[in-house]
Amino acid sequence: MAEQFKTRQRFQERRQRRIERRRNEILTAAARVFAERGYSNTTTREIADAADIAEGTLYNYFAGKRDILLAIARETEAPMEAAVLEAGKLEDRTAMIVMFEKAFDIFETRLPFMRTVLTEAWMDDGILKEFLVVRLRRISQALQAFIAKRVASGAFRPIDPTTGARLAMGMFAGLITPSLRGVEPLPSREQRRALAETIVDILLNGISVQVT
Amino acid sequence: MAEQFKTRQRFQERRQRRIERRRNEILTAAARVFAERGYSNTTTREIADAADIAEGTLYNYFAGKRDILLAIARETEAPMEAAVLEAGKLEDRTAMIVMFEKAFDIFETRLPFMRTVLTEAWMDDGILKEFLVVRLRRISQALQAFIAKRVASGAFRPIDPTTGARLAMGMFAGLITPSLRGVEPLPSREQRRALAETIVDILLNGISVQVT
Amino acid sequence: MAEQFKTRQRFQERRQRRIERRRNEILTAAARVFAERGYSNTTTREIADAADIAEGTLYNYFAGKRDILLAIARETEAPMEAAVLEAGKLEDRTAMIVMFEKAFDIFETRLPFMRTVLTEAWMDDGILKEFLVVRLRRISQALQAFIAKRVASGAFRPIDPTTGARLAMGMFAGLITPSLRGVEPLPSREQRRALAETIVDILLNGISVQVT
Amino acid sequence: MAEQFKTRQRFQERRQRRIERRRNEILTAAARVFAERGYSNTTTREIADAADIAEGTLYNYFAGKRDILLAIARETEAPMEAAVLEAGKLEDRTAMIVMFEKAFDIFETRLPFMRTVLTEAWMDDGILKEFLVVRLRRISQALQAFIAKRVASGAFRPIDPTTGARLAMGMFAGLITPSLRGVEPLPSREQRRALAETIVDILLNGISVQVT
DNA sequence: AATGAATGAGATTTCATTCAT
DNA sequence: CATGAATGAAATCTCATTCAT
Repeated sequence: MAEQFKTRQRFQERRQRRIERRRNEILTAAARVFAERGYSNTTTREIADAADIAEGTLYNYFAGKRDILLAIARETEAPMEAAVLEAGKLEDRTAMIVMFEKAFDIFETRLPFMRTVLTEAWMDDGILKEFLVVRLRRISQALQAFIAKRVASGAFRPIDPTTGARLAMGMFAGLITPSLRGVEPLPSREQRRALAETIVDILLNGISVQVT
Repeated sequence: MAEQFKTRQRFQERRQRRIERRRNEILTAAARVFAERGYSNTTTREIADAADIAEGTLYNYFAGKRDILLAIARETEAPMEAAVLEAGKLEDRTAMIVMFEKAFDIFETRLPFMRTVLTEAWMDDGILKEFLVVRLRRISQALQAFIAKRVASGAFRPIDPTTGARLAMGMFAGLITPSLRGVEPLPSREQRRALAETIVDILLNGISVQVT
Repeated sequence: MAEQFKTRQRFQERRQRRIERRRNEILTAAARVFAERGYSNTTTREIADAADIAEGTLYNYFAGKRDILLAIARETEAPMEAAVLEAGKLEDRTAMIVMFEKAFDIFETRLPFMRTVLTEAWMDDGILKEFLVVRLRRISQALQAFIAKRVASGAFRPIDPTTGARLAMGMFAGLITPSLRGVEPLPSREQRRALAETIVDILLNGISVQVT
Repeated sequence: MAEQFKTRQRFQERRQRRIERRRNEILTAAARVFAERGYSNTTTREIADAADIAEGTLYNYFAGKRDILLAIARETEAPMEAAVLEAGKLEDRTAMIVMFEKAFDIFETRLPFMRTVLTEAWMDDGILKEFLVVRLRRISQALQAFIAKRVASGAFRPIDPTTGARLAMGMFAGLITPSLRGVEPLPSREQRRALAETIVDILLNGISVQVT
């Protein structure tokens, strides 16, 4: 009896894992086509083809097309949380570099997911608010706090912290966009490190040679 | 005879103007809904309603839905050319500020048009290439030349000009995006001037207080 | 007063003639495009363009698109009546030849009109019944009477008159169809005469050399 | 394993047959409505209703409305080839009769298909050239060769072979048209045989009693 | 679970007709 | 009378979703 139960349990677990695996296959395939053609322009047929399953099978794993989009968005939550956490304790210049590096890393591992979410957030208020605003705001606040503190201590010139945070995030956007849009390959790990350093370096010291 | 001809001519001109006016009304209405809901998610019915005309009437002015999108994109060409021209002769810091200010101004006058084009360029390679790439490249090249020249003369630290240009354009993106996305009102003329100055100031000198 | 009346009358007549002329211009243009593309596939815009007038003007002369088709059909009534009359008194071989020649002539003068009517009669029961059946039946009956009489007198072999009439009309169709379909120019006057003679000759005597 | 494979294979085959059957059902229904109202005047809604399926289902089997027309036209190719083959070896009078009989038979089995193709060929150059001209020309050439040979041998009077072929085909047209147009039922098998004989008899010997 | 044919609501587009100028 | 822009009904086609197998 106990044996039988264990067997059944193991069977259930394996089933769960199989379901989970299949779900992820679908999400990966869907993210790829969404990233290429956009959510609205992608048909469930295309998703099914990309995932190499029948259209009807999609509905065994997701409630509908939009649910797939939301699942993709949800997949970006965990990695983005990493950068947010990093941003939470922005103690020094190094921490800032690490945060940007983490941010670059997210795109390395989840490019189609990120592209899909960022693209849709551009038009879909639901996606924007639920999956982006919260995290971006937390990053922004961390940056603002970092700036405000140093402005107060006299280490930074008296810049508006909000503007400063936006400039920092914009610099990151300026570097990631070509890869995100697919017109350029992603930077390598070393390049990402260097880019993160450049962002922080320029943000703090500017391009000009400082006259001493 | 001459009178009659003149009358007819004036009649034709007025008609031309009326047609032109109506076309622009439709474009403005369409840009508004496209900006809000995206091109794909907008129906011709919605465009017609927004323009307060019948659906069929759209086709008296445009060949189809996509033609409306292209016309909107074309409307952004002239203003963007202004910024490009400004960028062409980036002689000094002031010229750079003026360029960014011009760039801000474009969004002031044509926000829904710009938002529509930028959003669609995000997924539509045709729009991207025909209406954005050329101009962005010219701006980027002007920035790169500006940077490269000063790096050579020793005025700038040895930064990669491409990266530098992207950082500059990213900073602009960081400041305009909230307005573009519609989560924040557009900055006033004075604010735009100040933001342009901030971009250039931070880009050149950074946030840190320079220790002399 | 009388003068004025006369003037007014003349004016009215001229107006009537002008209207009549314009109507015919429209019909000719419409028949041309109908013949080429078919009634259903022709737009009122195309008719108007072909007639070099505005779309709206059509409705000053005709009640609607279908009314133009009916007017075209009506235009074929008079010429077809000629052949019917000829057929009515089929006394001898010569009369038969003359009838077929007249039939060929109709197409010479009114090719697009005939093509339009015959094409539409092929699918439109209204056109078929109102403009074709009556006349074809009268021709058929004349042919049948011609045949029946001679069968009775022993001059013709005992053929079914209905079948005979159909064969005769079919022979005519076989010769006119290539021109009607537009894959071949119309035969000249002399050729038409010769073709009419051939029809009657073969119908009566066949192709074979008669062994005496 | 082998069993399972066989089962799957049989399942696939049955599915293929079901799809084929459904396709044919749709074609038959479409040919019926096309024959009655013409291709242009028939809506996809009417086709779907006639086939007792939803409009959207049409597009699971055909690429579009015109594709249905082309499929109908294609269905007439095989049977028409029969008559063409018969015509290829027109050795004697009997062979000619058989050819016309075969031609009549085609309409017996595929009346709406034939009517649709012939009607559309009347206006659609694509249909005309792709599905009619080739075959009609081959029949015509066989008839011409038949005539030319006998004219040379002195068995036939010196008639123009082209005209002769047209007369023969016209005679056939004269007899089939009433059935094709739907104003008369199709002739029975015996009647078709008799009609074919009549065509050849009259074509060769004419109606007149030959004076010996 | 997997399949994919069936569905029908909805999207884009056409076009005969009207009507203000 | 002539014009042609405006109209909206109707046509073709797409596609997310359902469901029988």
